[in-house]
Amino acid sequence: MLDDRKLAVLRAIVEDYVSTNEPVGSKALAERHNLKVSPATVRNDMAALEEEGYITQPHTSAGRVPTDKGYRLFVDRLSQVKPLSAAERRAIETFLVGAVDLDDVVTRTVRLLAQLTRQVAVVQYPTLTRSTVRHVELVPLSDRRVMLVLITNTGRVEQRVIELPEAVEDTRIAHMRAVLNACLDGCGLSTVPELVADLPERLPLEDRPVVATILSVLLETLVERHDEKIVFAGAANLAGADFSVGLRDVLEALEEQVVLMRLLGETSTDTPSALTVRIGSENPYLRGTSVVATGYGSGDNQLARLGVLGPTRMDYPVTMGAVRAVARYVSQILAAS
Amino acid sequence: MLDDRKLAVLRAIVEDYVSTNEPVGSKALAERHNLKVSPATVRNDMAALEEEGYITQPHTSAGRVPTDKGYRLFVDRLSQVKPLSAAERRAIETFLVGAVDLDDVVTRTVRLLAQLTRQVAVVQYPTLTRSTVRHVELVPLSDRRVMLVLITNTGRVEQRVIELPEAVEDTRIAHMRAVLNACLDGCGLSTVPELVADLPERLPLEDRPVVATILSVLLETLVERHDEKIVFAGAANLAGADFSVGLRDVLEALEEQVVLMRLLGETSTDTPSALTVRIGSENPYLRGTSVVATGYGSGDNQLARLGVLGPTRMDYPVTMGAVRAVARYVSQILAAS
DNA sequence: CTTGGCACTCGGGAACACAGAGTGCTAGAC
DNA sequence: GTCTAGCACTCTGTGTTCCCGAGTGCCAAG
Repeated sequence: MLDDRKLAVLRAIVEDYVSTNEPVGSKALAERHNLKVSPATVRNDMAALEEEGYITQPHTSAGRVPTDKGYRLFVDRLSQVKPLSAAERRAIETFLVGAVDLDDVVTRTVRLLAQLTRQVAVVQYPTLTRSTVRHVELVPLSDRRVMLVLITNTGRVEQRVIELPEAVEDTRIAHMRAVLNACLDGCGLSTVPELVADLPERLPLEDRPVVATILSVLLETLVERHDEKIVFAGAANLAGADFSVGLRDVLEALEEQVVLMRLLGETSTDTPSALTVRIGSENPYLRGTSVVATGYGSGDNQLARLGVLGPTRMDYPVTMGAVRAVARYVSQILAAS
Repeated sequence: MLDDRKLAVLRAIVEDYVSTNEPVGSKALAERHNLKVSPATVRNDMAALEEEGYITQPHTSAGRVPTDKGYRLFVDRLSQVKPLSAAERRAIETFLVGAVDLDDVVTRTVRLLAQLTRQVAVVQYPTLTRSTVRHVELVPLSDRRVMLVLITNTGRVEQRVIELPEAVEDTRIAHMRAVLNACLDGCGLSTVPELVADLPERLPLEDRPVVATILSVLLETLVERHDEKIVFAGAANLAGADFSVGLRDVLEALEEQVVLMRLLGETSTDTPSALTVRIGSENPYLRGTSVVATGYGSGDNQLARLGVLGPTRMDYPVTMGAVRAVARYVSQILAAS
């Protein structure tokens, strides 16, 4: 049904349309790519491609434009992920090296990705659920208040101020801290609830109300941050592009954590580092935009996802290359720290 | 030069133009506001106002539009800050109550302000410089790494991983922690450098290299965060509005911390809670936009600034009311926690 | 000083024509 | 059978013209 030449025509249409943003006609196409056939032949192929739903024309007697289905075929079979140039690789390294903490890593990453792709970049903070406890700290603020600080192996720090039911001396706090750390150090966050379940019973009676208060806040912290924070950058890149959906809708979606989360999608469990590409209407949450995303994190332990969001008419090979490269680099950085 | 009626005309022009977004003519103006004079009289006044530079006409034979100077006069002398409705006040309270930590307070505040004003809201994190040290924590991660956690009275937490020059036992770390806290607890952040200056000399010789490493990181932390983090929300509200400057420029400015910082401006030292209004070209960093900002923080201790950014054509009384109200509420919240 | 009248100006929309790009179709060439 | 060339057709986008109306500035009268 679709012979090699027709596929070549489709590829040429996608490439031309992406670079020019104008419907591409048979004549220009036959000229620019040396297809060695006449425009008339190209027209016949185009008619076939349109019949199959890979391209469409905005109006009668205008050039052709790829459909979502056309982009899909292009991404799946007609293109290769384009690796970054040496200069770009160097830029990534110099940009990411020197990040002082997790916040900084994420901020730098999202900006880097936005700049590299000239799209909107989205980065999810490493999730707590797969992290482990590195340390639990109780800091006395006054005799009835302590600050709980939870430090994970990803460098993430969560803190909460806790109002205690009674005045507690610093030495007792120190003891509780030791007990907590003995119990939790190095354990996965998801196992924390069961690990602390019987903790009050193993303590002197007098400590139980205080510990119970602390534990309830600790558990709450884990639950609240279960779906993780997401940041974006490069909104300015939306200014030029045009979406079938309104610019306003896109901006609103970007500020909605929940929508962003869904846009990034799930990491496939078998091949976590695979690139996910959702094109236009394939994306149920924000149609008219495409998302290129992937998981990142050290080694097999995929922590979170990052990606970019842009118009359906985007340079997929380049974008995919950038997303993949950035994901790898930031994974390295995280593993090292 | 400008009698009362001319001022009334200017006020009417600003109000009409803000609500309709169309140049306002003499006839409609004489009708809608009961000025009790004829359109011809209004025209004479308009001519005078234009002569003085308060209004201008986009083209010959179009209505008049306020200039930056006109808005300035309106804000300074012709309008009163509009207090929020009871419903809005309740909305603020329910929205801000329940914030779990400083991050949460800031995030909620910026969203609230964006929603309330239908503009872009900008909130600066409370600055460290005027804060005081509540606690310094050293958490051993391994025998050659510790995490430094700095907690301030504003609830802010800074953390850094420190590579030690030699292996150090936990008990020694604990001792250093005690020394640090004894030295710094409750002190202003700006005084930290001098307070720790002679600290190594007061310690046993063997501890000095380690302490020096820790202190250098501590000082670095203070310096790096000297100019503070800024967040924004409500970019979607830009979609409708039109600026004389391009939408792209505004979005770029929003992602540049430095530019944002300048936009928010300095808190005047004598009246820190005063509203700052910068209109159009008065704003050197992003012309064509207006900024309404104010300081916030508990009591006399102004911590940081917040405000909104929007088109010059904005409803100043309402916006100013919202900014002032939110600043007060968030100050309360911060003081209470 | 205010008002009504009046001529003038200019922007924006409607109607219209036209050039150009692109198409589909058909008949002929390889 | 597949490709090619030619041709008539169909659009969109642009430029032109025209006209309406809102709004103005000015002037003379109240």
